[in-house]
Amino acid sequence: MALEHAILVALQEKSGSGYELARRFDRSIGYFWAASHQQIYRTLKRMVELGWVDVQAVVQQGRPDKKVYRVSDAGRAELRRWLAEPDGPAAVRNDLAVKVRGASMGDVRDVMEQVARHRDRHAERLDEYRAIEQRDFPDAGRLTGQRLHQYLVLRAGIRSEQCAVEWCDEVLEAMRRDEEGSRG
Amino acid sequence: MALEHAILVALQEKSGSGYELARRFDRSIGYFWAASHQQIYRTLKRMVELGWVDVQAVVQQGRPDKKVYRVSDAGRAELRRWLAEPDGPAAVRNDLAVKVRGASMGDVRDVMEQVARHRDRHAERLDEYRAIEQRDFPDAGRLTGQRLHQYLVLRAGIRSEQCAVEWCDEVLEAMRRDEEGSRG
DNA sequence: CGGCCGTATGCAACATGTTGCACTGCGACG
DNA sequence: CGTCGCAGTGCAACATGTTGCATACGGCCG
Repeated sequence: MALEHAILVALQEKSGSGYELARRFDRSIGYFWAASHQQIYRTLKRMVELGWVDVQAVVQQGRPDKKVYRVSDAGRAELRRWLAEPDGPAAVRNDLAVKVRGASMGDVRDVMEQVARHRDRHAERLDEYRAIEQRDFPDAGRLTGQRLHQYLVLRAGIRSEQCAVEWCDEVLEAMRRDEEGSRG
Repeated sequence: MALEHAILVALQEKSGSGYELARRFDRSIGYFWAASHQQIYRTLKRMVELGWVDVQAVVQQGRPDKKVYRVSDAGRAELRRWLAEPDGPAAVRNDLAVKVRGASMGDVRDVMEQVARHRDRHAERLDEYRAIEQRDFPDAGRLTGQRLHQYLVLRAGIRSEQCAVEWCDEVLEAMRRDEEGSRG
């Protein structure tokens, strides 16, 4: 539905090969859009057919050859069209919440362990994002244009990780209290 | 990957037909797991084949007949197994963030409009969730077991909607400032 | 009486995402 | 000298999710 568009945005920021794009999707772009290298190669192929990107084979020495992709005029037009198009609410799918809701149908401690694990993972991510914020955007507040937009997306990552950590803490605290209450 | 498990949790709370389940997925369960009636019917069929649920045809008068599904012993075992199984980090896919990141590649105002629309949608949801919280859980803090777990999942909904609203506000404010700065 | 809404189930085709594998060549580590 | 990791591309099979349609009955509204 929108991987094409995520790729258009990424390539418009900087042209590159499928491999390089895949690595960017594991990092900066990855904190708001996940995609495997398989998906990316397949989608790039389709985008060439659609005429949204141009390819250029690049011969390299000491490394395998590569294909560099660039957004075409048609691609830029499609990107503008998509940016203006309103989209419906995003579908929510939260595995951990399903587990919490079903906790008493199995071993509650197993679920608590996983909530704790998720909490730590989110806390780690939060630290990474905060480090990026301080390193790359020390001048936040005076940002404009594309740099500002990049910063705002990072802010989404920070907020959602923080939100996740806080919820996990709330869950753990409540479940521990409940556990003690039923024991004592 | 986990729709089966979401259905097991839902059916374990209360047995019912595919249709009824679909409506529950549009409401209470819907705020942490989205599923269409198609998916549900198809998955229930598979779950019968797997032996995780039992079906019973129920003849009705004045209405079409229905099939009532109940979790079997095998289903309960599978549910316990899944609850104990650790799962990897959930894949993030945030359309709106992609649009914000690409805002300057099209008309920035178009993107702002959509951020505003999303903001309002999230704010509405937040109000709904808060209403449910006050109506159904006025005694929060003294909850235990399954009721507590239901409440905690509602809390996830409240937190994430709040988080979304706040981020949208941050984006809108920053983009408005940027707009004025480039004009004046 | 004709059309729409709600209850109730389902197929078929398509779009999207996941998993496992295949192949190349270089440089680093042991 | 083997094998591990990185750079680089890709297919095939499968799992999952979306969209459009089909069918059936009863009640309500105009």
